[in-house]
Amino acid sequence: MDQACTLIGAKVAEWREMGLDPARCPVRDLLDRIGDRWSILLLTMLAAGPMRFNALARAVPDISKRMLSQTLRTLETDGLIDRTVEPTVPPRVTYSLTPLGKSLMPPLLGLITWAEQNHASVQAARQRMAAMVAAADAVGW
Amino acid sequence: MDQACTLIGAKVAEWREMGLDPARCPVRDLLDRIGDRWSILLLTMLAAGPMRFNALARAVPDISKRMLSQTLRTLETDGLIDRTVEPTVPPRVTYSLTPLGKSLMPPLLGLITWAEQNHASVQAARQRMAAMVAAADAVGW
DNA sequence: ATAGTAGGTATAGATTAGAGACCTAACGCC
DNA sequence: GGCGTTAGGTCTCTAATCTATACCTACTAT
Repeated sequence: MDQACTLIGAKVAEWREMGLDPARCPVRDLLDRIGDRWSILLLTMLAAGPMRFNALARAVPDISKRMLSQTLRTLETDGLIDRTVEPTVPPRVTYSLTPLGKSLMPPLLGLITWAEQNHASVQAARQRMAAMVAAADAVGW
Repeated sequence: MDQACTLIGAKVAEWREMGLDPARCPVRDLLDRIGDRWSILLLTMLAAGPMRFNALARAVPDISKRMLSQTLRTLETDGLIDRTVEPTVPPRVTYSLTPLGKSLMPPLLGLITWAEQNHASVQAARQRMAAMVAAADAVGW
């Protein structure tokens, strides 16, 4: 854990030394794409196997069709998923992970595991903070 | 990699079996917080050690003060970073990772490493897609 | 006296997300 | 024939969110 901190620190220092424009670094680029409400969620849904449009919509009930379609298109553009259309009537459109998309799964699994293990701690921190704010308000700060 | 897919698939199936409200699952909760343009970036900056407000602003030149302040507050609320004010005049405010925040670094390192290794592939995919769209446009699709 | 540093907040404008209606084409029901 | 459903989306309008910019207090250095 401390080792990870050191390694990340070293990477950041290295980017800075290289004079790498922070707005253009690979990590920023990745995060700007998959760092939204839906991308990672859809990728995890596809991890188990290919799914069709409406199956994804049912699996993630609170995504609008608009965002689903848009997010899938971005993931396709970035080469993380495949979109295959069967020319039946009506057409069936199936989405699946590409090898590149699959290669994202191990790091993603790490993040998911962390989230499961530490969710309670985050909740507790939020409640502590809410309590402090309430107390401060009560005193009229 | 395929193993990670299977594990993620199993987790998703498990959540579904538990009748877990998808909007309330721990992973969603995490992603809604740190899945924005700045949170992960600021956490990586703090990995190497504590930093003050303006040092962070200089390290991430394209963040506005407003978003910097807001994002730091959210991270503090979630217990990922500490905010310590030294009561000098003017006050010095230092931000640092909490143990919880540090525990996020190993999975984050995995993601960063993936981004570095696969950035070229993503770029290539984008260019392929752009070329296809251009070709389709040319034919008048 | 003027400018700069530190750590922000306030406000207005631009961007983006979400809700819901709508579309084509086929199929089943009565 | 008319109605509803499925599939895979698009279109439009509104609501939320981000960005840029100006501003603030209180000190320090020139």
